[in-house]
Amino acid sequence: MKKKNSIYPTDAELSILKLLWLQGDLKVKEVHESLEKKSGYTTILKFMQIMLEKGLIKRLSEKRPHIYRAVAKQSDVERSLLGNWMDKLCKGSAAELAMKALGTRPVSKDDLAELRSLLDDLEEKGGKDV
Amino acid sequence: MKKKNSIYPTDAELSILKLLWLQGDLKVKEVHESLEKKSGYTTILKFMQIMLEKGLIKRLSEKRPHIYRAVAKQSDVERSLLGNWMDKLCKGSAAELAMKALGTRPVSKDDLAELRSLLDDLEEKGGKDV
DNA sequence: TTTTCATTACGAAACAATTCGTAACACGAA
DNA sequence: TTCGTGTTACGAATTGTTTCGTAATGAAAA
Repeated sequence: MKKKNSIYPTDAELSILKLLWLQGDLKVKEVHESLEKKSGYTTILKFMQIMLEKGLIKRLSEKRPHIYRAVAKQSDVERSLLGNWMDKLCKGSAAELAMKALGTRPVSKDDLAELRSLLDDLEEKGGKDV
Repeated sequence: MKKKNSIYPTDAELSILKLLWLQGDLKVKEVHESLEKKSGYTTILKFMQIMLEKGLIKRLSEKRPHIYRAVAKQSDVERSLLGNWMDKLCKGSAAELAMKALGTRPVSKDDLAELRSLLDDLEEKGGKDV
């Protein structure tokens, strides 16, 4: 346990990771198509080569149409990014970030219910101080 | 009403804006000192010149030790940044971002209470559909 | 084998953000 | 007036991300 923390993919890398998390193992071509041509094919390819170097993804084999799988865990990446944003905007407070977020856009009744239930869970298990 | 939306200060710019929001009108020197020398004086100065060009801040007079005031509103900037992050991570859902945030770091009992109260407010005024 | 075609590798350009050295400026003190 | 000091302006180097043209590769078709 040493380098799992602090994974800050770039925007482009994150959009590719999200696809891999959601859809599983993909070829460059499939990633390119799913991204709706926002970038050219070789651009996506380049990103994935860089991500391979960084260890964010891996190849499932060396056979020609390479197939890639995410190595970076979604929860780790999200924790890193969120932590970074909390530090930038809210002195590191998760609760404050959550409140600011809820204040910026309308929230459905269903979402409200989900949030209440999450708060209940947190209250229960997190017998945290203060 | 036309250009208030979409204000994306860089990291350095945001850290300066936060100071101005919190402390009011400041000289470059004061900003530099508050930022604890993370960057050199002329670096901070350069940032503030750029921010002036972008209209993020303004000068209160032309006399020599210039004094600056934030023009960009905290709520607008936060909305922009948060919206951007929601899009990147959560398909634009504020509730999802909030839940992810709360899941990454411990939350105090006080914070939980504040959150519940915010949810009550949202429920009340926002008679939003589903 | 030779050609063809999809795929991959390489390299560099185009941007953007940060950084700071150095020159120019303004004003009060000598 | 000249000098010194604090401040500001300018320009350029550095670093990181995104972009893509073009060449190399490898496997299947001819």
